[in-house]
Amino acid sequence: MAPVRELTVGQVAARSGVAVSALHFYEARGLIRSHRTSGNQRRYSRDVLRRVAIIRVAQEVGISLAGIAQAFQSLPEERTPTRADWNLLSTAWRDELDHKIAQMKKLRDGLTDCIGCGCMSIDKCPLRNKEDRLAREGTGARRLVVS
Amino acid sequence: MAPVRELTVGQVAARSGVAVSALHFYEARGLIRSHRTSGNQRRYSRDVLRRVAIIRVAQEVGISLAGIAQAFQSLPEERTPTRADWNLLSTAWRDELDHKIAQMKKLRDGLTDCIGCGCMSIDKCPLRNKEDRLAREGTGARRLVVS
DNA sequence: GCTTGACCTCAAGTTAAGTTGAGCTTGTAG
DNA sequence: CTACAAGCTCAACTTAACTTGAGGTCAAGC
Repeated sequence: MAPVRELTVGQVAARSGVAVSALHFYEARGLIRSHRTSGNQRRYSRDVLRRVAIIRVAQEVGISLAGIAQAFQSLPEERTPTRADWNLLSTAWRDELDHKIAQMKKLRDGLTDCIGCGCMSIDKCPLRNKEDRLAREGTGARRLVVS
Repeated sequence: MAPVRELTVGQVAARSGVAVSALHFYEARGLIRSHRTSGNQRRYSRDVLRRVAIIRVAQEVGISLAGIAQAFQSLPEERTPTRADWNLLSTAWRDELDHKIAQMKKLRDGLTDCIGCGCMSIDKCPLRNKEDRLAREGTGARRLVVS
């Protein structure tokens, strides 16, 4: 069979739509993997495109790179993931998404009733209290991402 | 009638559950307003509690402080907002929320079909292309918030 | 064989949303 | 009237997710 050509960073960047610097960054974060040519340049196997696509999609739904990295741990090292591997991942995220959607709906439905009314007294407001509060941890910015 | 007591930062912090430093920060960002005592201490009118509550709720659904500030522009300066004022705001956000929920659903439904299948070739993948791409602008971190 | 565009590394900058700390002032309870 | 908790300001630090820039190397075309 025709050998599947390996890709350079530039090519991956062009095809995936993310900047070269971002690809470097993802690699540093362990989200993608490359090997080097004799001249120390990165070469990617084709499945990096899928990985990158998934990274962007996941980010769009509010999953942090750390979360994505964690999910990716379930993928096999040094073996191109099979469809089954990816399916496992997507199923896990589907649940996360379902949860988020449900949460948003609750908030949306609560908004009109609650902001508009006189009940915003914090302690008693159903909107403030019916949702499980975020567990806050660490320092610095806490809610950069809806997660 | 009994004069409605003004609140100190500490009281607002305690009642709203946000840190004093955050209140300072919100004020610097123009999200809340206070006047000062002769001794230069902040005093808040009661409706700051509602404002803060709304700030937190809005953040939880992924609206940035900048976005909240913008929405708050529609509220009257130097007049305690009426229920109608707040309603206007909540209606605007309801739409935003509806949009987000719809987007999430699309993504969720696309995920299983798309990640699991072999179509992740970026250019052709329906998931990658059917959504309106984010308009990227400025420098620095671009997708800290799902917006 | 050399020029030019693509790469490489590493450090530093950026934005958002706050927090932390130092140094100093207020206000209230005893 | 004097502690001492609560305020105040301002600068610096934090995290996430990248980008920008400087200074140097690779490789493909003419």
